[in-house]
Amino acid sequence: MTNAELAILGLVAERPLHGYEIEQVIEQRGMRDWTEIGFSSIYYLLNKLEKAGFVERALRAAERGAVRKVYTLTEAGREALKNGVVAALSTPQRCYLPIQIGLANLPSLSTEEAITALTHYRDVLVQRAAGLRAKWESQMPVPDFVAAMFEHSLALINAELQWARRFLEHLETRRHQGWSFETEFIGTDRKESSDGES
Amino acid sequence: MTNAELAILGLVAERPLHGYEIEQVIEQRGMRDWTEIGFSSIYYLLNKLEKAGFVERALRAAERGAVRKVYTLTEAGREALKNGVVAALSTPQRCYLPIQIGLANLPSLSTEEAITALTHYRDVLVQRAAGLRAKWESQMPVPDFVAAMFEHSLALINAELQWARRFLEHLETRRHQGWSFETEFIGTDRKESSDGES
DNA sequence: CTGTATTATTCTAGTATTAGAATATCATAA
DNA sequence: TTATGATATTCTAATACTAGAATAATACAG
Repeated sequence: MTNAELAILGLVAERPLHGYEIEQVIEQRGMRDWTEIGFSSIYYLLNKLEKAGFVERALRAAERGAVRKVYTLTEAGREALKNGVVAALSTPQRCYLPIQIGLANLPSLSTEEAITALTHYRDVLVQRAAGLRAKWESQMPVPDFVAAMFEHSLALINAELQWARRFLEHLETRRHQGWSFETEFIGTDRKESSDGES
Repeated sequence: MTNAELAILGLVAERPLHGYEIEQVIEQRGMRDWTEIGFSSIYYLLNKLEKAGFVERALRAAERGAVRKVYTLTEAGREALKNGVVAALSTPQRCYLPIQIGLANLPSLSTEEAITALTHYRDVLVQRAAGLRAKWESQMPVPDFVAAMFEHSLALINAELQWARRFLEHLETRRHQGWSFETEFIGTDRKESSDGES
C-alpha cells in the first residue's frame, strides 16, 4: 500500500466519491502539502484499488453533467485502510533528502557559495513555517488529529531551521578559510597498479 | 538531476571509479542511510550520466579479474555536480511521509490502537538515533561537512521523537475516551440528490 | 582440471507512474 | 444553433526505475 493509495482510500472511507470529486477535495483541503497525487494519477489509483478489491464502483446519475462513477469502500478496503494506518503510525520512514547529498559534496563549493545556498535554504524554511502556522491558525479550532499533523510538520521544519542556523553560524566563522580538511577517500583500501588505456 | 544521479556524480568526482567499485564504496560508507541506490541501478545511472555527457568511460586492465570500465567526471559533469549541489543546498525539499497520512486517518483507529502504533514509532526512532550517534562517535573525528550530515539527520530524528512523545502523552490523557470530534467533511459543499444505482 | 567464489557488466522483462491528449455529456450564453 | 465552459473519464505513449538472470573472466582450493 503506497502513500498515494492510502490517501485515496482514506478519502473514500469518509464517504463515497468519484474521481473528479477526489481531485477537488485534495485541492480544497490543501492535501498537496503532505502527499503527491497528480490529477492524472487519481483514476489510475482508483482502478488499482478496485482491482485489489478495496473499493467498489457504482454509477450515479447527477443533477448536472455526465454520469458519475462513484467509489465506495468495501469491507476489505476498510481493513486495508486500518492496516495501512497502523503501519504508517508504527514505523518512521526514512526520507532521502537532496540536502544530505549536497552536504556530502560540500567540498565542490567554496565556503562563500555554501553560505549563499544555505542562507536561501534557511529563508525558504522560515517562509514555509510561517505559511503552515498561518494556515493552522486560520482553521482554528481543529480536531486533535489535524493539530497533530500541523505539529508534526512544523516540528520537522523547525528542526531543519535550527540546524541550518547553527551550521550557517559555523560557516561564517570560516568564511575566508576554505574547508578545513583533506578530502580523504573513505572506504576502498585496495590498490590497482597496471593502469592502461584501451 | 535526481538524488541518485547526484550521489553517483559526487563519487565519480572524487576519483575515477567503475560500477562495481561504486557499489562497494556506497556499501562501505553506509551511504544507504541517506540515499536509495540499488546495485541494479548503478550501471543504469552511469549510462544515463554518460549519455548526458557528465562522465566518460575508459577501459582499464586490472591486476586481477575482468577488464574494468572506469568512469571519469567531465568538465560538463563538474559543472552539473556543482549546480546540483547548489540546488540541493538552496531549497529544502518537502518530503512526504506516510505518518502524515496515518494521522489524517487517525479516526479509523481506536485511541488504544493509536497509542500502540505510535509507541512503536517512538521506540524505533530512539533506536535509530542511538545507532546514528554510535556510528558518528565511532568515526570521530570527522570533517566538518560529515559532522553536518550527522547533525542534520539527528536533528530530524529528534524532532520527530519529541513530537511523538508529546503526542503520546496527550493520547494517554484520553485513552478511554475515543476521539473528541465529529469527523466533519472538509471541502465540497455541493449537494447531489437524484442518486440511483445503475 | 574441476568446482566454487569473486569480480564485473549486460540484458530482459516487468512494474509503477505520469503527462497530456482525446472523448463525452450537459448547461448556459450568444 | 453554435460556441464555450464545466464536469468527468479514458487512452496512449513515454519515462523511470528495478529485479534478477545471464554472461564472462579470473583466482584458488581441492
